[in-house]
Amino acid sequence: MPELPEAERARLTIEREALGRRIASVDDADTWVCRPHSPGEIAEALSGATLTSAHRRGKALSVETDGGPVLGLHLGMSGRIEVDGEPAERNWDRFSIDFQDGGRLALRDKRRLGRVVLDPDLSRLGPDAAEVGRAQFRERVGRGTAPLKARLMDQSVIAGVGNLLADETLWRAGLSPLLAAGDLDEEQLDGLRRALRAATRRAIRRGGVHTGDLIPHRVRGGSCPSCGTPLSRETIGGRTTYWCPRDQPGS
DNA sequence: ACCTATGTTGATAC
DNA sequence: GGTATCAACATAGG
Repeated sequence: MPELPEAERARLTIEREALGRRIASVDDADTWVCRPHSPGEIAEALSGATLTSAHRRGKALSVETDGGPVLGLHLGMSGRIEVDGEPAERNWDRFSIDFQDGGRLALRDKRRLGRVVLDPDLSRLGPDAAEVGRAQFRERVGRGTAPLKARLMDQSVIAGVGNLLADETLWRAGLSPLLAAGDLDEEQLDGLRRALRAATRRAIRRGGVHTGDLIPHRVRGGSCPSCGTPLSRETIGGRTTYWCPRDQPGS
Protein backbone atom coordinates (compact mmCIF):
# COMPACT_ATOMS: atom_id res chain seq x y z
CA MET A 1 0.00 0.00 0.00
CA PRO A 2 2.30 2.65 1.16
CA GLU A 3 2.86 5.30 -1.43
CA LEU A 4 2.49 9.04 -0.99
CA PRO A 5 -1.24 8.93 -0.15
CA GLU A 6 -0.80 6.31 2.56
CA ALA A 7 2.18 8.17 3.97
CA GLU A 8 0.13 11.37 4.10
CA ARG A 9 -2.66 9.62 5.95
CA ALA A 10 -0.12 8.21 8.39
CA ARG A 11 1.25 11.70 8.89
CA LEU A 12 -2.23 13.03 9.61
CA THR A 13 -2.82 10.25 12.09
CA ILE A 14 0.33 11.18 13.96
CA GLU A 15 -0.49 14.87 13.78
CA ARG A 16 -4.00 14.43 15.10
CA GLU A 17 -3.46 11.69 17.63
CA ALA A 18 0.11 11.72 18.85
CA LEU A 19 1.41 15.29 19.01
CA GLY A 20 1.85 16.79 22.43
CA ARG A 21 2.24 13.41 24.08
CA ARG A 22 5.25 12.59 26.20
CA ILE A 23 7.34 9.49 25.55
CA ALA A 24 7.73 7.13 28.47
CA SER A 25 9.57 4.29 26.72
CA VAL A 26 10.48 3.01 23.28
CA ASP A 27 10.81 -0.50 21.84
CA ASP A 28 13.55 -0.38 19.21
CA ALA A 29 14.68 -3.98 19.56
CA ASP A 30 14.21 -4.86 15.87
CA THR A 31 17.74 -4.35 14.61
CA TRP A 32 16.72 -4.78 10.99
CA VAL A 33 14.01 -2.13 10.91
CA CYS A 34 16.01 0.21 13.16
CA ARG A 35 19.37 -0.28 11.42
CA PRO A 36 21.96 1.12 11.68
CA HIS A 37 21.03 1.97 15.24
CA SER A 38 21.80 -0.47 18.00
CA PRO A 39 19.07 -1.55 20.40
CA GLY A 40 18.35 1.09 23.00
CA GLU A 41 19.88 3.92 21.02
CA ILE A 42 16.60 5.34 19.75
CA ALA A 43 14.95 4.70 23.11
CA GLU A 44 17.72 6.56 24.89
CA ALA A 45 17.44 9.54 22.55
CA LEU A 46 13.66 9.86 22.70
CA SER A 47 12.66 8.94 26.23
CA GLY A 48 11.17 11.89 28.04
CA ALA A 49 10.66 13.93 24.87
CA THR A 50 7.35 15.16 23.50
CA LEU A 51 6.27 14.87 19.87
CA THR A 52 5.83 18.36 18.46
CA SER A 53 5.19 18.12 14.72
CA ALA A 54 4.80 15.61 11.88
CA HIS A 55 6.13 16.15 8.35
CA ARG A 56 6.32 14.24 5.10
CA ARG A 57 8.32 14.36 1.90
CA GLY A 58 7.29 11.74 -0.60
CA LYS A 59 6.94 8.57 1.38
CA ALA A 60 9.30 9.65 4.16
CA LEU A 61 7.84 10.75 7.50
CA SER A 62 9.64 12.94 10.03
CA VAL A 63 8.41 13.54 13.54
CA GLU A 64 10.00 16.36 15.50
CA THR A 65 10.46 16.32 19.25
CA ASP A 66 11.13 19.00 21.80
CA GLY A 67 14.85 18.99 22.28
CA GLY A 68 15.36 15.44 21.05
CA PRO A 69 16.36 14.29 17.57
CA VAL A 70 13.97 13.95 14.63
CA LEU A 71 12.32 10.55 14.35
CA GLY A 72 12.29 9.28 10.77
CA LEU A 73 9.67 6.71 9.79
CA HIS A 74 9.20 4.87 6.50
CA LEU A 75 6.34 2.48 5.86
CA GLY A 76 8.21 0.35 3.34
CA MET A 77 6.06 -2.14 1.50
CA SER A 78 3.58 -3.18 4.15
CA GLY A 79 3.87 -0.80 7.06
CA ARG A 80 1.24 1.34 8.76
CA ILE A 81 1.09 3.61 11.76
CA GLU A 82 -1.11 2.58 14.66
CA VAL A 83 -1.90 5.02 17.44
CA ASP A 84 -3.68 3.54 20.43
CA GLY A 85 -4.73 0.68 18.17
CA GLU A 86 -5.78 -2.83 18.99
CA PRO A 87 -2.91 -5.31 19.22
CA ALA A 88 -2.21 -7.18 15.99
CA GLU A 89 -3.06 -10.84 15.73
CA ARG A 90 0.62 -11.51 15.75
CA ASN A 91 3.78 -9.69 16.59
CA TRP A 92 3.89 -7.28 13.69
CA ASP A 93 4.85 -4.16 15.60
CA ARG A 94 8.46 -3.58 14.64
CA PHE A 95 8.85 -0.37 16.59
CA SER A 96 6.72 1.28 19.22
CA ILE A 97 6.52 4.24 21.55
CA ASP A 98 4.70 4.09 24.87
CA PHE A 99 3.41 7.44 26.04
CA GLN A 100 3.23 8.52 29.65
CA ASP A 101 -0.55 8.75 29.37
CA GLY A 102 -0.68 5.01 28.71
CA GLY A 103 -1.20 5.23 24.92
CA ARG A 104 1.03 3.87 22.24
CA LEU A 105 2.29 4.54 18.71
CA ALA A 106 3.50 1.60 16.64
CA LEU A 107 4.95 0.84 13.22
CA ARG A 108 3.03 -2.29 12.27
CA ASP A 109 4.75 -4.00 9.37
CA LYS A 110 4.51 -7.66 8.41
CA ARG A 111 7.30 -7.63 5.88
CA ARG A 112 9.75 -5.58 7.89
CA LEU A 113 10.74 -3.42 4.95
CA GLY A 114 9.83 -0.30 6.88
CA ARG A 115 12.53 1.80 8.52
CA VAL A 116 12.97 3.78 11.69
CA VAL A 117 15.94 6.09 12.00
CA LEU A 118 17.04 9.13 13.97
CA ASP A 119 17.66 12.35 12.06
CA PRO A 120 16.81 10.89 8.65
CA ASP A 121 18.82 12.01 5.62
CA LEU A 122 16.40 13.36 3.02
CA SER A 123 19.07 14.89 0.81
CA ARG A 124 18.63 12.38 -1.98
CA LEU A 125 14.88 12.82 -2.23
CA GLY A 126 13.43 15.02 -4.93
CA PRO A 127 10.62 17.50 -4.27
CA ASP A 128 7.34 16.07 -3.05
CA ALA A 129 5.26 14.76 -5.93
CA ALA A 130 2.15 16.52 -4.66
CA GLU A 131 3.87 19.87 -4.23
CA VAL A 132 6.33 20.14 -7.09
CA GLY A 133 5.80 23.20 -9.26
CA ARG A 134 5.26 23.16 -13.00
CA ALA A 135 8.66 24.44 -14.02
CA GLN A 136 10.50 22.09 -11.71
CA PHE A 137 8.39 19.17 -12.83
CA ARG A 138 9.15 19.85 -16.49
CA GLU A 139 12.83 20.11 -15.81
CA ARG A 140 13.20 17.11 -13.54
CA VAL A 141 10.82 14.58 -15.07
CA GLY A 142 11.22 15.50 -18.73
CA ARG A 143 14.72 14.20 -19.27
CA GLY A 144 16.66 11.00 -19.65
CA THR A 145 16.26 7.91 -21.77
CA ALA A 146 14.63 5.74 -19.12
CA PRO A 147 10.98 4.79 -19.59
CA LEU A 148 8.65 7.49 -18.35
CA LYS A 149 7.28 5.24 -15.64
CA ALA A 150 10.74 4.56 -14.22
CA ARG A 151 11.43 8.29 -14.17
CA LEU A 152 8.20 8.97 -12.30
CA MET A 153 9.05 6.37 -9.66
CA ASP A 154 12.62 7.59 -9.19
CA GLN A 155 12.48 9.09 -5.71
CA SER A 156 15.42 11.36 -6.39
CA VAL A 157 13.54 12.94 -9.30
CA ILE A 158 10.26 13.49 -7.48
CA ALA A 159 9.35 11.82 -4.21
CA GLY A 160 6.24 9.81 -3.48
CA VAL A 161 5.19 7.93 -6.61
CA GLY A 162 5.14 4.14 -6.38
CA ASN A 163 4.04 1.41 -8.74
CA LEU A 164 0.28 1.79 -8.47
CA LEU A 165 0.18 5.58 -8.43
CA ALA A 166 2.46 5.61 -11.48
CA ASP A 167 0.11 3.34 -13.45
CA GLU A 168 -2.95 5.32 -12.39
CA THR A 169 -1.31 8.63 -13.24
CA LEU A 170 -0.09 7.55 -16.66
CA TRP A 171 -3.50 6.16 -17.48
CA ARG A 172 -5.17 9.43 -16.51
CA ALA A 173 -2.63 11.38 -18.51
CA GLY A 174 -3.05 9.16 -21.56
CA LEU A 175 0.68 8.52 -21.85
CA SER A 176 2.45 5.23 -22.44
CA PRO A 177 4.77 4.14 -19.61
CA LEU A 178 7.30 3.17 -22.27
CA LEU A 179 7.83 6.64 -23.71
CA ALA A 180 11.32 7.97 -23.10
CA ALA A 181 10.92 10.66 -20.44
CA GLY A 182 13.11 13.08 -22.35
CA ASP A 183 10.90 12.84 -25.44
CA LEU A 184 7.87 14.49 -23.84
CA ASP A 185 7.00 18.03 -24.85
CA GLU A 186 5.97 20.67 -22.34
CA GLU A 187 2.31 20.19 -22.96
CA GLN A 188 2.58 16.48 -22.20
CA LEU A 189 4.61 17.17 -19.06
CA ASP A 190 2.06 19.68 -17.83
CA GLY A 191 -0.74 17.19 -18.45
CA LEU A 192 1.21 14.52 -16.64
CA ARG A 193 1.67 16.75 -13.62
CA ARG A 194 -2.00 17.62 -13.62
CA ALA A 195 -2.90 13.92 -13.72
CA LEU A 196 -0.46 13.18 -10.93
CA ARG A 197 -1.88 15.87 -8.67
CA ALA A 198 -5.44 14.78 -9.34
CA ALA A 199 -4.70 11.09 -8.74
CA THR A 200 -2.73 11.85 -5.61
CA ARG A 201 -5.26 14.16 -4.01
CA ARG A 202 -8.09 11.83 -4.72
CA ALA A 203 -6.19 8.87 -3.33
CA ILE A 204 -5.46 10.77 -0.13
CA ARG A 205 -9.08 11.75 0.22
CA ARG A 206 -10.44 8.30 -0.51
CA GLY A 207 -8.03 6.34 1.61
CA GLY A 208 -5.18 5.12 -0.57
CA VAL A 209 -3.84 4.42 -4.05
CA HIS A 210 -5.93 1.29 -4.39
CA THR A 211 -9.03 3.49 -4.71
CA GLY A 212 -7.87 4.58 -8.17
CA ASP A 213 -9.96 3.95 -11.28
CA LEU A 214 -7.43 1.81 -13.10
CA ILE A 215 -6.21 -0.17 -10.08
CA PRO A 216 -9.03 -2.74 -9.87
CA HIS A 217 -8.38 -3.59 -13.52
CA ARG A 218 -4.67 -4.25 -13.00
CA VAL A 219 -5.05 -8.00 -13.15
CA ARG A 220 -4.29 -10.54 -15.84
CA GLY A 221 -7.08 -10.36 -18.35
CA GLY A 222 -8.14 -6.90 -17.17
CA SER A 223 -9.35 -4.28 -19.61
CA CYS A 224 -9.42 -0.50 -19.73
CA PRO A 225 -12.23 0.92 -17.57
CA SER A 226 -12.62 3.72 -20.09
CA CYS A 227 -12.61 2.03 -23.50
CA GLY A 228 -12.66 -1.70 -22.77
CA THR A 229 -9.45 -2.51 -24.64
CA PRO A 230 -7.50 -5.36 -23.00
CA LEU A 231 -4.68 -3.89 -20.91
CA SER A 232 -1.06 -4.50 -21.80
CA ARG A 233 1.13 -6.00 -19.13
CA GLU A 234 4.90 -5.79 -18.95
CA THR A 235 7.72 -5.27 -16.50
CA ILE A 236 8.86 -1.66 -16.72
CA GLY A 237 11.32 -0.09 -14.35
CA GLY A 238 11.46 -3.42 -12.58
CA ARG A 239 7.77 -3.36 -11.68
CA THR A 240 4.71 -5.00 -13.15
CA THR A 241 2.99 -2.41 -15.30
CA TYR A 242 -0.49 -2.31 -16.77
CA TRP A 243 -1.61 0.23 -19.37
CA CYS A 244 -4.15 0.75 -22.11
CA PRO A 245 -2.48 0.47 -25.54
CA ARG A 246 -5.28 2.48 -27.11
CA ASP A 247 -5.70 5.36 -24.65
CA GLN A 248 -2.00 5.48 -23.77
CA PRO A 249 -0.28 5.42 -27.14
CA GLY A 250 3.37 6.02 -27.74
CA SER A 251 5.09 2.66 -27.73
C1' DA B 1 5.91 -28.86 -2.39
C1' DC B 2 7.18 -25.38 -5.38
C1' DC B 3 6.79 -21.54 -7.88
C1' DT B 4 5.07 -16.73 -8.53
C1' DA B 5 3.37 -12.42 -6.89
C1' DT B 6 3.25 -8.26 -3.90
C1' DG B 7 2.87 -1.55 -2.36
C1' DT B 8 9.44 -0.51 -0.72
C1' DT B 9 14.54 0.89 -1.09
C1' DG B 10 19.40 0.10 -1.61
C1' DA B 11 23.64 -1.93 -3.33
C1' DT B 12 25.78 -3.38 -7.27
C1' DA B 13 27.33 -3.73 -12.23
C1' DC B 14 27.45 -2.10 -16.85
C1' DG C 1 25.87 9.81 -14.39
C1' DG C 2 22.16 7.17 -15.88
C1' DT C 3 20.12 2.91 -16.15
C1' DA C 4 19.08 -1.95 -15.06
C1' DT C 5 19.08 -5.91 -11.99
C1' DC C 6 18.91 -8.25 -7.75
C1' DA C 7 18.45 -8.77 -2.90
C1' DA C 8 16.46 -7.67 1.60
C1' DC C 9 11.80 -9.06 4.29
C1' DA C 10 7.35 -11.93 4.93
C1' DT C 11 3.11 -13.65 3.36
C1' DA C 12 -0.51 -15.29 0.00
C1' DG C 13 -2.00 -17.95 -3.76
C1' DG C 14 -1.90 -21.08 -7.95
